[in-house]
Order: sequence, then structure tokens, then C-alpha cells
Amino acid sequence: MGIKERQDRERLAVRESILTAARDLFVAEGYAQVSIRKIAERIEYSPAAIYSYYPSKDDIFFALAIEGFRRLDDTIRASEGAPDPFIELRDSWWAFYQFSKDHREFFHLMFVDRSVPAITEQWQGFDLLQQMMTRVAGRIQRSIDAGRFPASLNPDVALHVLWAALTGPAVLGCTCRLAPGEDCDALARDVLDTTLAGLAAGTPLSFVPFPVCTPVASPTGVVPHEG
Amino acid sequence: MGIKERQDRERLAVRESILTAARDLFVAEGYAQVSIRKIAERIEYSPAAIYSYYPSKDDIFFALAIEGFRRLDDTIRASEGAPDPFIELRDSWWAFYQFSKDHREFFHLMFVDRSVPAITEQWQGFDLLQQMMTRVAGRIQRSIDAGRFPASLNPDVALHVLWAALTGPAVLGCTCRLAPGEDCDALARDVLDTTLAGLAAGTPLSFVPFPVCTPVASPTGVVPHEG
DNA sequence: TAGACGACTAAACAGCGTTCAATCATACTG
DNA sequence: CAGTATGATTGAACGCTGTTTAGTCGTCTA
Repeated sequence: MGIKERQDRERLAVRESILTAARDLFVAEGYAQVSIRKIAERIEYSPAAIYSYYPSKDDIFFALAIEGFRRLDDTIRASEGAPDPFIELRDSWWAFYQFSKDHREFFHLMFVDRSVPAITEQWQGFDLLQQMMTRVAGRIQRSIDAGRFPASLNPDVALHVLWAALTGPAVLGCTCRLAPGEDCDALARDVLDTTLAGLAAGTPLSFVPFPVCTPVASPTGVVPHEG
Repeated sequence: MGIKERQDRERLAVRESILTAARDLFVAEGYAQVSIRKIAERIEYSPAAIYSYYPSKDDIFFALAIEGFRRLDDTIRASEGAPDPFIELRDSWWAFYQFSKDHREFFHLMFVDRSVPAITEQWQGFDLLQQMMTRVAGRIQRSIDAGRFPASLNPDVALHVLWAALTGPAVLGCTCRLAPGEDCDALARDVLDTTLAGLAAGTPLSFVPFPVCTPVASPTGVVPHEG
């Protein structure tokens, strides 16, 4: 009988509709405006019903975060293809910044929010994030190979420096910390170019990355140089 | 009669005790754990009483943000004194980053939080912030004068680039977005040094700063260069 | 057809920010 | 000193939140 299959399908559909309602509220009105009761009203179920699909509100946000990583992955993948690996690298990080603008709430949930502990705790468990990091580290390696960065540059370290630096303007933008007339895009571009130039200049670095995101595992493991 | 004076003094004392209770809860348990009822319990007043001292919970957080700017100002002032202006500049931003570590909740409230609209809206109205920016812009100017940066560098633009870049590792740190073993201090140091190096390399910049924070008003006004 | 199982709901709990009528202590006035 | 006005303070309530629980209802299975 396909009865169980149909039931599973129906359950999945409701589960999906919860996520859709949450996402719509989230994107349209912001994180703080998402409540179990509002979601319930949208899907025409009682608030309690939601708890048989998600154990808590946090788990709904966790699911949204995963969706966010999927969207970010799409955005960064779409930035591939520039003939020059250095330009391609620059495009990757510009895509990262653009993501913070185009998906403000997602970005905040993924990279800034502290109110969903599971997202912070399982940070290293987001496969897609690790894959993205690996991919971008690969682009850095190709830029090194093309002579745009010193051969001594550790791609994983550069990845973290670029990530941290670009997170700044993204946060300032999505939390409205610039003066009304100031152009956040210009600031992000300047931070990106300045950081790339600083890396190209061979600035000594001291960060020791977590081994996971090494693009291609070297036989001797990750050996970060001292700064 | 000193009666009115005494009453004013008492009112101020209660007002201050509200802020102290809020700050203690805030620092010890985090933003989300601060509630009017908990503050009321600490100062042994009813929750309603608080509303005759602060019109809303947001106003309490606003007062805490002002205190935060005072603390940050102290921290940055304390970083003055290095003989080399470039080192002094580096110390300023290291102090900014250290502030984000030592006063995590304050930093979050001041630079990241979105749930207190007044802080975002009155952002340009924080005198102390403007003064700090002016002071740091002055340090950048002295570094330019000392030949550590190109003469073409606009101090206000550099200020914003450094601010944005350093905000990144600060946010990643205080929102726990690094892997357990990773050293956020090292990352912040690398971002700082990389950004300083990028600025020193004369990277073309395009950001146009809001005129307010020009260290010394030039007769022709702020003329940002094109990037 | 009877029973079991699972989805769903109404109602409640404890918490939240905030408001309001009522109370109480104090200071001023006659 | 008595009476009044003033302003601080409170208890109770409103409407909101996330979550739990007991009970209902419909569908599938035997």
C-alpha cells in the first residue's frame, strides 16, 4: 500500500509549509517578528501542532540557517568563471558581501545571531560551509599559483583573514551602522581591495586555522607559518 | 530648602541603581536575560516603578550604550602614547578589538544589535563616537605625515576601512563563529596588519565618508579622492 | 466493526513589556 | 497642627511570547 508513503508525503508537506511560513515572515518582517503563533496562523494550524514537526522554535531557525548556507553556496558558485583566478577570488568575496545585502536576515542568522545556540554550536558541522571554505581556499591557491600572492601564504589563513575582514562591512551594513548617505558597497569594496593588497604584500600572519578546510590535504598536514 | 535637592538626589540614585542592575544582569547573563521584572527584583521595586525612571526598556539599553561608548573611549584613550604614530594607530585598533572581547555585551549592543532602534537611529548623535573617530583620524593623519601611508590617503576613508575590517573578527569572536581551537586574537591581529599593509600599499579607495568626522576641517571641505 | 494509532486542538503555564487605577508617604498651606 | 496636594509606588491587568498537556477526532489496521 502507498498509504504510509502518502502520509509521509503529507507530513513532509506540512513540515515544508512551516518552513515557508517562517521564511516569509523572517524575510519580510525580520527575525524578531517570527513567532510560533504567527507561523501557525499562516499555515492554518494550531500553535501546538507545530511542535509535532519541530521540537522547538530554535530548530525552525536552524533549518532556515541550513537553507541560508545553501543560498550562500549558490551565490558563491555563481561567482565562478572569471578567467583570472585573482579576479575570481575577488568575485567570491564580493558575492559573500552581496549575499549579506540580498539576504540580510539569513546572513544575520548565519553569521551574527547569538540567540539560536544550535547554530553556533554546530558551526563546524555545516558541511556546506566547510565545502564553501574549501572551494574558496582553492581559489586562493590558484591565485598563489598565478603569482598574485606570495608562495608562503597559507590559503586557509588567507581565507580566514578575508572572511573576517569582509564580515565587518557586511555587519555594519545590515545593522545600519553607517551614516545615512554613506555607501556601504564602496566601503566593502575598499575593505576587500585593501585586504587583498595587504595579503599580496606578504604581511606576516599568525593565525592557525582549524585543519578541516584545507583544500587538498598535504601529506605532512597543515603547517602554518609563524608571523 | 534642600528638600527638592535631596529628592532629586534620591531619584537619581534610584535611576542609577536601575542602570546598575541592568548592567550587572547584562554583563553576567547577556542581553537576552535582562528583563524589567528581573531588574525590578534586584532593586526591590515593582516592575511598574521602573517606568517612572525610564520610559521603556529600550531607553535603559540606550543608556547602557552611552556608557559603552564612554568605556570604549577610555580604552582607546588608554592606548595613546606610543612614540611611533603608526604603532599608536595600530594600538588604537587593537584596543578597539580588545574592547569587543572585554566588553562583549557592550560591543554587541553598540555595534551589532538591531533590536534597540534608538541606538541605530541616533548613531550619528553619539558625540563620544564622533570624538573617538576624530581622534583616531588624527592618528592616521600623523601616520601619513610620518610617511607610513601615502599622502593621497584620506584619513576618514582609512578610518572607515579599518573600522569595518576590525569589526569583522570582533563579531566572529563575540558570536562564537570560529572553530573551538582557533585563536581569535591571532585572526584580529592578522586582519589589522593586513589592512594596515593594504592601506600603506596605496590601494585605490572609493568610499565617501560622512563629513562629520574630519579631524581638522579643511577650508575647501572634504574632497574624497576617486578609487 | 472494534481497536489502535497518530494528528490535531483548546487550554493552560510561566514568562515578557507595558499600562492604569488606586494607594501611600511626604511636603506644602492655612 | 490639620488638611490638602503632589508625586512615588504598587497590584492587577492586557496582550504578547514559547511550550506543555490532556483530550478529541479521524483514519488505518485487524
